Amino acid sequence: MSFSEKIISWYTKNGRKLPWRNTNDPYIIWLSEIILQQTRVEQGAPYFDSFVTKYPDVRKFADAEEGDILRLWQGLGYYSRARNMHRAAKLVVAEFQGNFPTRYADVVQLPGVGDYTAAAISSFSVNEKQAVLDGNVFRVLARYFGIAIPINSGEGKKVFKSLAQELISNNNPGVYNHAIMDFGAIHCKPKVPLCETCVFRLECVAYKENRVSELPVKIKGKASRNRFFHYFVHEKGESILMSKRGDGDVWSNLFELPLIETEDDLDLVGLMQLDEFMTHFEGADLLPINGQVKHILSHQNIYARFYRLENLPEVKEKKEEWNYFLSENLDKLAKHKLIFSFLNKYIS
DNA sequence: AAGCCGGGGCT
DNA sequence: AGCCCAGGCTT
Repeated sequence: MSFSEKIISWYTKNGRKLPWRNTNDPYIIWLSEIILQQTRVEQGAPYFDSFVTKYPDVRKFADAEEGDILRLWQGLGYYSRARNMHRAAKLVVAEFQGNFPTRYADVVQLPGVGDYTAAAISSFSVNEKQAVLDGNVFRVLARYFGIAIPINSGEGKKVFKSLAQELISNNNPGVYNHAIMDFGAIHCKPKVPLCETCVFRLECVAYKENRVSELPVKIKGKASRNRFFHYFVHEKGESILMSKRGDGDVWSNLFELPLIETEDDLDLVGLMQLDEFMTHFEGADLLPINGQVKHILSHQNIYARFYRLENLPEVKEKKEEWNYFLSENLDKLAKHKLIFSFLNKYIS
């Protein structure tokens, strides 16, 4: 049996039943694939359901308000995915008359669709022979063939891509792609792979040479940096002061509370002595809401403190990005304005 | 080629 | 504490 036949055979018995596998509709497949980028199946599945229900076809998606799409996306992370989806949907309506494209060459041109997603959409919808290359495939191939080239290097991407394209099944490219990803996700797992019950035990180079834990090889990225955020709750009558984040940073263009960021951690006294604090909040009493909260992103550690501003009739020198929003509390505000889930988690 | 962009679960 | 997840875009 060939590699592809064997992996498909494994998949037939052990594969997962997932909602987005019951369709050939490229729009539905696109929806699922974007949601699942760098996102676990269990985390993305509820979002997939909401999006399919609210936007059953690409025209509905294209006609939606970007704010509504982002609100439904809240908590998933990598928010540019949602914005790119909106742009892509509009492009499909404008250039493909609302018929979602299926050819690799067409879908790969849509914003937010790269090599992996284009291969997935074209193979799953019309069985175009395009091998997917995701974290699972890298891992399975690196171990099976004992390849130690870093998977996140330029050479690694080329080597693994051509290898994947050689291995893909001629008859069932779509099923094969599902199969190898499921095999990586369920069986050939990153940390504790199930080698003892693996159908490739006798062929897998990494297993035979006892290098399973060393593969795949990955070049390490930069260490996370630490940031210190000081958030302020300022209420004026029935309104609360909110701030819209700018570009070029995390959570770009999403709403949050007014914020002072500092290089180092500061206590209440130190904070009140800052020029930036004095400029806007001079004379206010500062009430800590909770202790320091640590919020970990993949590339930075955010240490946040939350304060309530009391006895401050109005902020001074209000910044451009600051605006008052009518709200009895932040929880209600989240329903009609965008607040990333980070805030919802710690303030209520 | 390297950095940046989230949130969550596992070891 | 570090790694990984159905990656893609920008510089």
